[in-house]
Amino acid sequence: MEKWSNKKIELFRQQLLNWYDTQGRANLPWRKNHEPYRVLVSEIMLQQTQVDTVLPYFERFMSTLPTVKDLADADEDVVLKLWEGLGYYSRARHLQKAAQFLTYECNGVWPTTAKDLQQLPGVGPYTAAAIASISFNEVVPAVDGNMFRVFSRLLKIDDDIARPKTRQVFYDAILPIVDPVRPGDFNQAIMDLGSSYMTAKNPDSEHSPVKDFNQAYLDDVEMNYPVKSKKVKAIRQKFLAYIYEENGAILFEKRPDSGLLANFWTFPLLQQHDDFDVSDITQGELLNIKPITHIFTHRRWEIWLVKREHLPEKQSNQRFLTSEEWQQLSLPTVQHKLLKSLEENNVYK
DNA sequence: TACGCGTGGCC
DNA sequence: TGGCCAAGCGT
Repeated sequence: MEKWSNKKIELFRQQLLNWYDTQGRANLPWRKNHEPYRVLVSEIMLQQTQVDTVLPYFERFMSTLPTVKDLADADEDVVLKLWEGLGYYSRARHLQKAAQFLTYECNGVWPTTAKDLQQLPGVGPYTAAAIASISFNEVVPAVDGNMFRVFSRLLKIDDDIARPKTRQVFYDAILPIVDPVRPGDFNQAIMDLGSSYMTAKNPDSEHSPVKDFNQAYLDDVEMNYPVKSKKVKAIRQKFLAYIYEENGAILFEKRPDSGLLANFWTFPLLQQHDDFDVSDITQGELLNIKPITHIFTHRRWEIWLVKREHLPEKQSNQRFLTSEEWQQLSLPTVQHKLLKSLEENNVYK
């Protein structure tokens, strides 16, 4: 691992912030001002999610719920509808709980340090440091994927970023480098750097504004960084989705209140054995020969739609919903895929 | 600590 | 195509 002199640290801050001031993405909507509510909402949305995906969601969310109190007092259904399609839905539920905590436990007075901000539901070490530095000028590094990538290369840090312990190694190495006057801009500049020149794939370090500080690049070993151990691959699972119709309505089932897609409505999904084949279907009418596939981080679902006639007994977590009714709900993307496939089969109009 | 948790884009 | 990546957090 490289260790920088005070002189080198000064030069780096200068070079980085000068680039950020002239070439950074100043037009991002959450950078218009530093109100902590805007920063909170944007940071939660941006967790594991790309900027281009977030943009329309952020604008819609802020115009519908412009203040912390609006969010605190909103129906959860409204919040989830604003989040529909964005994924990781517990973020939305936690965000609203955070707004309620700020409004009713803190009387609207924000905690101003990263340490205290971590009390908010859904706000971990990264998000707390981002808000503290951007909105309250606390001198802390916001260690996220970009930070890991950028500084692992600049300083040739060999620790495995897949290990939770490594966060502290990076925090300690970066803390003395954070600009003491503009910590928020420093953190955001690193993010811009990580999503432009110092990307995960095909980095363009030759033209990077801090290429002279990039030791991995200078030593021609950039692609060895960051060091990251492998993830397990997605498990394959097969399902039948049963379609029951009654007076123009379709049977939906509410998923359990924990686990994958908690509390969301889908068609009744029956998991099959791994060696299941469509020819195994003996009851009902198969609607799609090729399964609908949907990939989560750890799961790969293959789903066949089967139209059934007689519902044995409606369970308490099942309801017949008309199109007017289910269109009001926030539905996960996999369910939208099933509805689209069903529509294409002209079974439901 | 390791895993569960969504979705879309890229090659 | 499948595998990996993208401004992480909670348990």
